[in-house]
Amino acid sequence: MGDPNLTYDKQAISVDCVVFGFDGKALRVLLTRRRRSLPSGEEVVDPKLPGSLISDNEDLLSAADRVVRDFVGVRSIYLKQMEVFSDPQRVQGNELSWINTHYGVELSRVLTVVFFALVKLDEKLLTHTKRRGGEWVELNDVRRLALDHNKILVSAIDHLMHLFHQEPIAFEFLPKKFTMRQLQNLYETVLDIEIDNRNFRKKMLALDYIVEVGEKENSVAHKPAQFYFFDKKKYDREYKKIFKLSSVYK
Amino acid sequence: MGDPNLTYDKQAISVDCVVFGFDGKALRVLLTRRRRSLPSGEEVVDPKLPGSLISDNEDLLSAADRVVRDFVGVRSIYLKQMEVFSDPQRVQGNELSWINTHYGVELSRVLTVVFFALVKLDEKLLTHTKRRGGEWVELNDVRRLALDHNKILVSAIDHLMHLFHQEPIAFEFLPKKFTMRQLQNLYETVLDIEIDNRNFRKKMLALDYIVEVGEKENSVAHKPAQFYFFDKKKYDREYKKIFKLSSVYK
DNA sequence: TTACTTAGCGTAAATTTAACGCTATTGAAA
DNA sequence: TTTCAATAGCGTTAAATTTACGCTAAGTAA
Repeated sequence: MGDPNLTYDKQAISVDCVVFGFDGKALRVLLTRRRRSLPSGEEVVDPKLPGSLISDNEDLLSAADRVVRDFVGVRSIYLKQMEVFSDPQRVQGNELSWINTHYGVELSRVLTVVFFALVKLDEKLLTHTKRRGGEWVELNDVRRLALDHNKILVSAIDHLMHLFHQEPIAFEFLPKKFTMRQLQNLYETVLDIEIDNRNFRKKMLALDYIVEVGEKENSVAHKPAQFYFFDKKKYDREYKKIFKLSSVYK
Repeated sequence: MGDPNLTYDKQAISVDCVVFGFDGKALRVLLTRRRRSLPSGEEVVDPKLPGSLISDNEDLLSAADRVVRDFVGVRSIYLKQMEVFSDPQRVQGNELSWINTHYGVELSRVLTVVFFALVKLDEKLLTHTKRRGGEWVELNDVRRLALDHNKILVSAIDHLMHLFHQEPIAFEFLPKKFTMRQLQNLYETVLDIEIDNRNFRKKMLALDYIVEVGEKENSVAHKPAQFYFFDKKKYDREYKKIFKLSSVYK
């Protein structure tokens, strides 16, 4: 072999993280900003997904964790690899100059491994994000992002919708104690559908890994609801292994 | 920023391909062999998954396609990214020396993007594979592989089983015309379960994208079966978009 | 001719889903 | 104080789907 097209000295790998959160009404994604000067001398600020080149001795998950933790303060519970974007032309021209300036290297190409993270938004986390220059933007309000980050975001949203049908990830978004209403609102928002309240409740309560806490809401302008929590251990024991054989395959 | 741990001059990216086929009885995976000399002078031949470092101007899918096509002769219909293996120590010592010798480069680290492919095994393909030094090994017969390829294979098998529940990928394994028995055998093999013949048939025939060809088997030692084919266009039109909202989420 | 194997049609009970009625409890508005 | 708006929460029923089987048909091989 010994392919003449291989030089390997200018490729680098980055991680970019799509971090989703739910504010009770809408899905939000974590964005940061990139400041750069155009050749014209003009300064532009492009919103982008948080990311970083990886260090020589770092695996991808650690790198992604480093990036996310920088903005949210805590280790995110749900953080997984999604997809690699590898178009040789995905970063070039001004984009590439920015990276070379910013990191002090001379690259001709950057592949990025996209990570997918879910976090529970709370006051502490929001404060931390703000301090670090991050922003939680409603999905509907996301405009043009740097590089190919719009494409990445679209892919991540699709991924999120699919995952919602396959794993109990909804609970990653909600506080430890949540009401059926909160859970339902989340499903309706993420999947963009309306759900019958009575059937939803019946279905969810039939799952023995959703457990009643024994506390109620208070000071709400309607009948106060029970709080529930997600018993992950129970779920892992009973469901993960079997991995739900659908009818035919029985 | 300007992280001092970033040098970027010794990382390379490879693709490794897990290519599955079905021979009517068992699942097989495509393996190749790597010849190398140990420091002792001894020659060893390790079976491994087919793979390659990527060229400077090549995206990952093209690289994977190049690798697979080299062994099977045809462009594989089903070829998708699976997962990146990025442990900084995953390739080191002798393993790394082999790569550096083989490709004529000086690397300290190799990340690999695993691709997942499904092919229809036929005589022509089998001949091609043999000529190129590849082997179709039954999953049960796979022993120690080079590098972290056993780990990669396990992950791919898991991926395959999950995909079987989510997409109609069974048809990627079978000839264009297949019988219900062939389809059922495939399901039973991949998912490692027994299926009631009558219910399986009922379920499959209810899917309007499985269409009767109008031909029958012959020279079989039992009642000859109808051939069917998978109407991918029909499937795409009717099912892919909706992406099957399961009950609760209606 | 018989045995063996798989194809292929059918029935019925059990389970799950989908559609919807109704009452209860809270804070806020009138 | 009464009414209203909003959500909680219990229930019924028909339809659809799944599961477990019984049984006959059509081939080859012994």
